[in-house]
Amino acid sequence: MPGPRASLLSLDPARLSLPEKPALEGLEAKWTPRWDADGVYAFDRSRARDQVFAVDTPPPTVSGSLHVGHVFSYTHTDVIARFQRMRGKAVFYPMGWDDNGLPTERRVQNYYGVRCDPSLPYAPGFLPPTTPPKPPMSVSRPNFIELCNRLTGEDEKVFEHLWRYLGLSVDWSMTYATIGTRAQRVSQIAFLRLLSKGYAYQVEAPTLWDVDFKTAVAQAELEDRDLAGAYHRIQFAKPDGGVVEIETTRPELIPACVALVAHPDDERYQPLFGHDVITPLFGVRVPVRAHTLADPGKGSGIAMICTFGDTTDVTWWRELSLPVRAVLQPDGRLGAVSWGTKGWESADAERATRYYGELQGLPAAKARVKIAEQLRDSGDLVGEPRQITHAVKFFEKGDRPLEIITSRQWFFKTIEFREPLLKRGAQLQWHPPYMQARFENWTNGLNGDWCVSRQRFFGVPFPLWYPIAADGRVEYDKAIAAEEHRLPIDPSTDVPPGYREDQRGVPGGFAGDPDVMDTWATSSLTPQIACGWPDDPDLFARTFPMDLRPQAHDIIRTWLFDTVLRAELEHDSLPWTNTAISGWVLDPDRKKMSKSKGNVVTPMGLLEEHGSDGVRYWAASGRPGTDTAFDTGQMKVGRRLAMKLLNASKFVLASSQLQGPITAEVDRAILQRLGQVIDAATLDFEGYDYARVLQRTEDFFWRFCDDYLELVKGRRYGEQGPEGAASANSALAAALSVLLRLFAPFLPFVTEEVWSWWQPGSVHTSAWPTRAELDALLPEHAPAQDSRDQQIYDWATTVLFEVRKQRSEAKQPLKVPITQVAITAPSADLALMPSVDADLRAALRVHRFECAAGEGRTFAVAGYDAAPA
RNA sequence: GGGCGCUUAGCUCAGUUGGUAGAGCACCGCCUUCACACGGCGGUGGUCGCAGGUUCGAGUCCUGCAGCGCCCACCA
Repeated sequence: MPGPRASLLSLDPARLSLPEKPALEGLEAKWTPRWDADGVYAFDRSRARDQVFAVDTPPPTVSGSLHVGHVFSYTHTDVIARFQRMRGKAVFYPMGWDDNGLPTERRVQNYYGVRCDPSLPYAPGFLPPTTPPKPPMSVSRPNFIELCNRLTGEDEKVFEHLWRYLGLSVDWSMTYATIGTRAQRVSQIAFLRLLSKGYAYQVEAPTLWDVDFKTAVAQAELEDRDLAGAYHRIQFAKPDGGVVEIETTRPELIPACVALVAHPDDERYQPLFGHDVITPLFGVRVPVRAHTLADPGKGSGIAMICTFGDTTDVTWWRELSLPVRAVLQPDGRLGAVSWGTKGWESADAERATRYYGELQGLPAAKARVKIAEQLRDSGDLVGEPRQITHAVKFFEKGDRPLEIITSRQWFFKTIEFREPLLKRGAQLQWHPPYMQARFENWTNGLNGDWCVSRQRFFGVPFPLWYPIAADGRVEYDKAIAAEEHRLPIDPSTDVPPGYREDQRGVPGGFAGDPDVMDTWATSSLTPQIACGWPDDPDLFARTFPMDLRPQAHDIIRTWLFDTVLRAELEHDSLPWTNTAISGWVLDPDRKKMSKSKGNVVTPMGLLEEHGSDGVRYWAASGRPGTDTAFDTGQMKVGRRLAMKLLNASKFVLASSQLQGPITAEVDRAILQRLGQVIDAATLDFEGYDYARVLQRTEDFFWRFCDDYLELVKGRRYGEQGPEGAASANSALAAALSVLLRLFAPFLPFVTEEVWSWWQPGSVHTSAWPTRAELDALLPEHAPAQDSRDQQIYDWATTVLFEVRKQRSEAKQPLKVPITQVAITAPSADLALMPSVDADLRAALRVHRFECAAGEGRTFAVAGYDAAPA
C-alpha cells in the first residue's frame, strides 16, 4: 500500500526520461494494456470491509448501442472510483452487462430474422441463415436463447473495448451478465427465499398487459402518452322506461360492462342506486352502484364499469365485489362470447349475438369504430362523439395502449413495506440530496405489489414446477420448488425431484412454470450478484452493503427502488450507503439526446477525435444530477488541457537536475496555495462533487502556468545562481507531482504518461496528495512568513499583469525589452519588490523597475529598446 | 392537480455560512516567446427571470408570480 512519501515530490535525475515532442495520440492504446497487465485496477479481496470501496456499476443494456450518455455517467463513476483508489481503498468495481429481457429478444428477432415458438423441439447445432429470412423463421426456445447469448456475447466485446478505451478503471475479471449462470442462480435463490418467507405469491388477477408483447408488465414500466380519443355519450335504459346517459372513451367495452357507478352524494343518481339498468345493444342488466371515486364533475357524473377498461375499473370491481365479464383477449382482440349463457344473460340474446358478431375478432381500436356505428344505428348514441386528446397508459417499450387482462401472475409484496422503504430512502446518502424526493414520490404513489412474471422467453425462469392432476388440471397452488443447490434450473428442460421427463405435460405428471421474471427482478440484485451472495460469504462480507450506486434519475423508480426493496426483504439492510444520480446528456436544443443522434455521434468516434481525456473532461464538468449539454467545445478544451499538461510537465522536468531547499518566497507561496487546493478538492471529492474538484484543479493549473512558470523561468535556468535554481526546481517538481495526482482521476492517460517520465509505478495507485506532504517541504515556515510569501506572490502577479497589459496596448512584441518601468505604490508594496525584482525583470523583459512610494498604484512603462534589426 | 429542479455575459455554466458580478467558448486586438500555434498576452460584453419582503447591505435568505424541464397522480 503506497503511503505519502517525500519521494513522490522530488525528482530522481537517473530515472528521468523526457520525450522530444510529447503527444496525446496513442496514449489510450499504450496504457490500457499495461494497466491490464500490471493489475493496476485489480480488486484486492484480502482487505477488510472498511478498507474497501464497492461500486454497484449500472449494467448497460447490451441490446442497444452505447451512446454519449453512457460515456458521460460512467465517467463520473470512474472518477470517484479512481479517487477512492488513490486514497488507499481497495476498489471493488465490477462491470455487468444487462442482456436479459425484451430489448434483447427484439434485437435478436430483427437481427437474425427469427421468432420464438416454445412448442418446437430444440434443434442441436442450429445456425441462423446468413441473411434474415422474411417472414421470420420459427425456432425453439432453447435455440432462441442460444441466439440471444450469441448476439449479446458479440455486443459485449464491443462494449468492453469502448469502456477500456475510455479508461474506466474496472476490474474486468469480475464481469457478470444478467442472463449469465451466476445472475440466474442468484435471481432464482432470491425468488425461492422470498417464496418461503411469504413475500412472493401468485394470484389470478387483473394485470396490466401489453397486447403486442403478450405479457404482463409492472407499474414501474408504464408511461403516459397523449392519444386522440373521443367521448361517446351513450344511453342505458332505466327500469321505469327512461334513460340514463353515460360518457365513455371506450364504447367497445359495453359488452364487458358490469355496473354503472356514481358518487354516493350525487342527488341526480341516488334514486338509481340499488336498481338495474339495461346495456345498449346487448340487453344485459347491470346494477347502479355508489362509490366515492366517481367524480360528479366528469362526463355525465355516472360512469360505466367494465372488466376492465382502466385501473379505476379494477378498484371498483374489487371494492364493489362485481362479477367478471371479460371480452378482451391477450392479443387485444374481442374474444368469443355466447350470449344468453351464464354470466352473459341478455334480454335479447339473438340481437346481442348479431351485434357482437360484427365486433368479435376485431382489435379494440377497430371495434370502437364499429360499435359507434351500431350505437348510432340503434339510437343509443347521443349526439356525435366528441374528439379529445387524453393521456393513456402504455408499456414503455410498447406501441399500443395497455389493456388489463386477468391472468395468473407472480408478485413480490411491496405495498406493506412502504414505511420501511421510506426509512431506507432517508438513510441513503443522495448526491445530489434533492433526488431523494423522487424516491419518496414514487414510494408513496405505489398502488399495488410488484408483478414480476413475464410471458416471455429470454429471461430468468421461475424455478418451479406444478403437478398436473389426474383430470389434466395444473395445480398452481402446489408449486414444486427446485432445491437451492441445483440452481439455476430451467423448468422447461429440467425435471422436478421425483419425476421423469416423460411425465412432462401429462395427467399425473408435472408442468414447468412457463414464465420468466421481469428483467428488474434480476437487475435489482446487482449488489448480490456482484458481491458473491450467497455462495462466497467471504467476498460478500468484504463488499456488502456496497458504498456507491451510480445511476440516472429516470430509473430511480425501477432500478434504485427495486434494489432497495430486495435488500430490505433479503438482508434487512440498505444495498449501499451512497447513490450518485447522473443527469442526462442534452442536445444543444435542450432535448434529451436521442438514440438516433447518439448513433450519428458514436462514442468511439468522439474518443478518437478528442481523446479519451478530452471527452472525460467534458463529462466530469457535468455536476452530479445536472443535465448537461452535449458540447464538443468542452472536449476540445479538455484536450487542450491535456496537451498543456504534457508541455508544462516537459518544461518542469527539463533542466531540473539541480534540486535543493525551497527558499524563494514565490516558490513557498505557490506550494502553500496548492496545499489549499488539495484540502478543498479533497473535501469536494468526499462529497462526490467531482466537477468542483476538476474546476479547482484546472483553475490553479492555468494560473500556475501563466504566472508562476513565467515568473521562475529565468531563475530556474540559473540566472540568479544555483540556490535560486534549486529552490525553483524543487518547488516545480513538487507542484507537478501534486497536480498530476489531482488530475489523475479525470485525465488518466496524460497523467500516467507524464508520471512515467519520472516516477515509478502508476499514478493511479499513488497516494492522493495531502497538504501535509507539501508542508514537509517547508520545514521552518510560520504564519507570519506564509502571509508575507502570499503578499509577495500577489504583488508579483499584479506587476506581471499591469506590465503585460501595457505591452499589449503598446503592441510591442515580447522580444523588445522594456527600458524601464516606473512604479508608484505604497511603501508596504514596495517592500515586497526586492524578493521578486529579478524574477519579474526576467519574465517581463524589463531592464529595471524604478520604484517610488506614493498613494495608489501606478505602473508606467517608460519606453522600449529599439527593435533588433 | 401534487412534487422536484432550473432561470446569472451571445453560448455552456460556476458563484458553499449575505459584503463592490466570475470562468471557458465565441468575438476583437497584439505576439512565431528558447514547455506549448493542439499556443501566449490583453480586451469588449451582464439592471443575476419578474414583483414584493427581511437587512446597513440580497445573485445568495423569505413570500408570491411567470417560463422551461423532469417525476408522480388523474385520465368516465
